[in-house]
Amino acid sequence: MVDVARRADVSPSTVSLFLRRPEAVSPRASDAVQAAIRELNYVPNMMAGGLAAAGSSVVGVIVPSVRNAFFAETVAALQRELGQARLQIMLGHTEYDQAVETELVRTALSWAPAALVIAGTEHGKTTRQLLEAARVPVVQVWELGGEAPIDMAVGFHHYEVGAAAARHLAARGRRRLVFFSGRANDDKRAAQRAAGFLAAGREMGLAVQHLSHPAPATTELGGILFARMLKEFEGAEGVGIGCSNDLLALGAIFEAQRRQVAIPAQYAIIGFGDLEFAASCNPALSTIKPFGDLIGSEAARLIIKSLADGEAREHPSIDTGFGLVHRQTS
Amino acid sequence: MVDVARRADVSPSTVSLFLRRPEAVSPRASDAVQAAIRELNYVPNMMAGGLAAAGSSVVGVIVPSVRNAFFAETVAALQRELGQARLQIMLGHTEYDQAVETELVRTALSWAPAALVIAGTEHGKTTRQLLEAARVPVVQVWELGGEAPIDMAVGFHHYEVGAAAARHLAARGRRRLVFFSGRANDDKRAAQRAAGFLAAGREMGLAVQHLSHPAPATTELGGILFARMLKEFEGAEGVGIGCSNDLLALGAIFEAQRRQVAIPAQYAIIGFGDLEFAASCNPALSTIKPFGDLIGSEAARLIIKSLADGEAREHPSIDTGFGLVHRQTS
DNA sequence: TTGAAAGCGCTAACAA
DNA sequence: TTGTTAGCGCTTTCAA
Repeated sequence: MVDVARRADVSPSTVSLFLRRPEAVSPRASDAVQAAIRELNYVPNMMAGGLAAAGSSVVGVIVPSVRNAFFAETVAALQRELGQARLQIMLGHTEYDQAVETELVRTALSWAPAALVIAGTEHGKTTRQLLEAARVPVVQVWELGGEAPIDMAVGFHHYEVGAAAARHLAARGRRRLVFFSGRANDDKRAAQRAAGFLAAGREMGLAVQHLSHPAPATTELGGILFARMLKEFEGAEGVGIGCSNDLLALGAIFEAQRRQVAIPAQYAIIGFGDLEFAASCNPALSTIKPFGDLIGSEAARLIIKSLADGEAREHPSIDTGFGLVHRQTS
Repeated sequence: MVDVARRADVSPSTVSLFLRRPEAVSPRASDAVQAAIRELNYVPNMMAGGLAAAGSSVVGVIVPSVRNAFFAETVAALQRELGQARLQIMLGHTEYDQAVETELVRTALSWAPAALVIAGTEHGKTTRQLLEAARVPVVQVWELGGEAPIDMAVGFHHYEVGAAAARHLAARGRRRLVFFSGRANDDKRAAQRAAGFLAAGREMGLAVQHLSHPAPATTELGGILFARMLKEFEGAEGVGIGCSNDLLALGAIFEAQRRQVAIPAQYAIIGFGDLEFAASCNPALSTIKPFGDLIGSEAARLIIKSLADGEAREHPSIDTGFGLVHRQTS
């Protein structure tokens, strides 16, 4: 910056001012600085800037996994929207491990982030303490309900998603319900969906059952669970299957094809996610659509607003809801 | 850090030393510092650290999109391996836009990163200049060949992937070949695969054709391209279809089912990616498997080694190759 | 509208 | 093994 200042024949503080509020600098100085920056190919040092300004332009984003299409979509939206405000994303994956999560929060905090985005509302005790003590906007995403939000939240009720799936299947005439889920041990949001599904089914006086597995919820697992169900339900009629996500549903569809089981005649299926293939499936997959992109953009909006409002800011929780997409499998 | 030092009754530099090389500090001081850190819930300030040390512990990672399962896998592996060396990932998506890419490189550079990982070998002129001028390890991933690597590279030859697909289909008795691809305008690696496929097909004296579309390569597009092909190829026999990725292939399979076209009897299909569903499909999808996870872990290994070796480091290019997975669709 | 000066929280010689 | 000291490259008063 000193080099730029010298070349532009102004003081370093004028260069600094130009970088942050160009409109406060005279056109003459502005042109000179701009030219010098270009000629020297100057790249500001964010470390120095962040240190001096006591706060950086990074937003820490902590999700279970980017390999999960849900979070990938939110991360993409966050980057797109935060980028407009010149905020940069620092990403961490917990791989559904609470100890890793705590470590990631600590790391993120050590970058004096402008804000923090973290998936879920249930965290380890230390994580919660760290987040509560952090003097920056914290947005918990992808889940509402459960523990009270630390600061702000953007998401929806997974329990309600499960209940809506069960009610849909009942409305389609299914009297016997099963729920498929993977990652039985660590995906708390999936557990919420299962709980909602089972409770709603029972409330309607239907026979309900839960088939789960510790492995991640993949297409392969969907096939395995479907096969397991066929064995247990031999000859059953009017069965409705709720899947914790669309991959499981896809696997179930394929397994049904292989075994010449009619979908939806014999078994109706509803998934969760509305992943891209859901509409192109054969038969097209009925599913519940979360708005992952909206979650990301709303979170970004809250962050940008909080940063602008400062101390006086509010602490909203936004319910982005979900949509039931009725297609052919139900 | 001064507070911690005071509480532990040592000097700030002892605290600093403890943080970076705990083994160099006496057990007495070590215990005192550790206790003070815990009691004060001290979180080091990376900005200050990075500024003083003239370099940070961030690795900038720039990919076209995390919504793309290929890159998500590599990003996950990078984070896993770099995390071991206490390096943190700073992520950016270009969305296949060269101007965005340049901006992201500039931003990454302004964080004085320990290293940079960027997808592809073909970049805009400015991007290339910035990367060449950067005095940090740069790893170009997911592509080999084309322009000479800037520093290090880990990937494979997409042209060869296409050629292998064409040869496989020919070996399965197909005399007429078609290649499906999406993002016709901006995905250069997809273009390479198409070129390899077409060239190999021609070399073998087969009829070859390219069906492409500017939209992203999705399941939906796969169905659309398959339908388009059926029209053009009415009554054709012994056709082999290469797909630029498994999503297109999945869409083609579904469309074939809907139209009662036999796969592989009438049309053989081979995809690219070996995405999770490929093995569970019906019929199971033949595909070419890149090693996205390996690319990530090798890139991480190169970075860690470069950082350790300093000036004397080497500049390897690693070919992670690909595997042909023969299943039922061919 | 511009510039001088102090200092953000740490690291890295170097000396003790 | 520990402490002293001089910055790292910026931002931010404050005064001119």
